Amino acid sequence: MGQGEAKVTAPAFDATVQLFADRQPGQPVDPQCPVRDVLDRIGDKWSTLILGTLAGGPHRFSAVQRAIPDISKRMLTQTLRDLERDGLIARTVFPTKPPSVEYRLTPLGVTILEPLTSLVRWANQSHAAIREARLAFDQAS
Amino acid sequence: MGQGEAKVTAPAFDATVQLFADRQPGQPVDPQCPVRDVLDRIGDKWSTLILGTLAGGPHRFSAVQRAIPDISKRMLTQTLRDLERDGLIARTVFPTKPPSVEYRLTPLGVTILEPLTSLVRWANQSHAAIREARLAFDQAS
DNA sequence: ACACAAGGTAATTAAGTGAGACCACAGACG
DNA sequence: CGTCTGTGGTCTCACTTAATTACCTTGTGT
Repeated sequence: MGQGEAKVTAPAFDATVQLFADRQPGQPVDPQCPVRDVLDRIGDKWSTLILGTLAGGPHRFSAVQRAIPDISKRMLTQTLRDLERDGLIARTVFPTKPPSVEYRLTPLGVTILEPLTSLVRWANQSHAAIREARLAFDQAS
Repeated sequence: MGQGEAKVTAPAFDATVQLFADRQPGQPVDPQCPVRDVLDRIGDKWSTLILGTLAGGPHRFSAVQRAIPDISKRMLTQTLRDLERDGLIARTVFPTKPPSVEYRLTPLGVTILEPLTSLVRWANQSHAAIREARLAFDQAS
C-alpha cells in the first residue's frame, strides 16, 4: 500500500493542501508551522470571543468582562496578555483617578477579522447540519 | 460608565460583530452559540490538520498517521470520531483481506475548507509579524 | 507458533480552566 | 480616623478536559 491513496477529488483542494503546512505529500508536518502556531493561539476558548468583542471598538477590561460574562478574570487577563504578546491587540493604561486600561485591536489584529468572519459565517450556516449529524450519530451507537 | 465605549472604528466591523454570537451589545454571549460550538471542535490540536490531510483525498487510518507523524493513535482515533460525529468526514469499512477503513470528507466537510483556507492563508502571511511581536513583548518583560 | 500490522481501547499524566482570596491605589462616607 | 467601593489585576488551589504511553484484538503471511 501507500500508492494512489491521496486522490485529489477537486482542483480547489490542491491549494488547500499546499497552504496546509506547505509540505509535500508523504513528508511529515512541521510542528512549528504557522498553521499550528496560529490555531493553537486562536483555537482556545476565549480568544475569538475577545477579538470579536474588540472588533466593535476599544473596550476597557471590565467592559470586555461584561460582554463575555462567563469568563473569569483569570482567563480574561491571560487571554488578553497572550493576544497582546502576539501583537493582535494593544493595551493602553490611562493614569486616571482609578487607573483604567483600554484594549483595542492593532492593525494586525484587524486583518484577522476577515478570515475569522469567514469561519463564523460558516459556523452559523452549518450549525443546523452539524447538530443533525450529531443526533444521527448518537442514535446509531 | 458603560456608554460610548464601543465606538465602531470601521464599517466592516459591524458585520463581524453581528456574526459573532448574534448578540446585542451589552447582552451576554450565548454559551451555546454556533461560533463557540464550532470553534471548540476545530480549535483543538489535530482537527484542522486532519481536515487538511483529507482535503487531498481519501486516506486510510495509517495513511493519516503517516501524514501527521506526531499524532498518537489515541488522538487520531478520537479526532476522527469527533469529526465523523459532526458529519464532516465519513468512515467507510472495506471487508478486504485485512479489513481497511477509509476516511474522506463529506460534502459538509468540503465546505469548511474555504474558511479554513482563508485562515491558513492569514496564518502564513502573518506568522513573521506575530513572531516579531512576541520577541518584542518578551524583551520588554 | 511466531512476528507483524491495522484499528482501537484502557489507564495514566499533563495542560487548560475556574472560583475565590488578596493587593495597591484613590476617593467617598460615616 | 477607619472603613467601604471601584478598577485592574495577581496568586493559590481544586477541578475538568486533553493528550501520551502502553496494551489489546483480529487476521495473515511464513
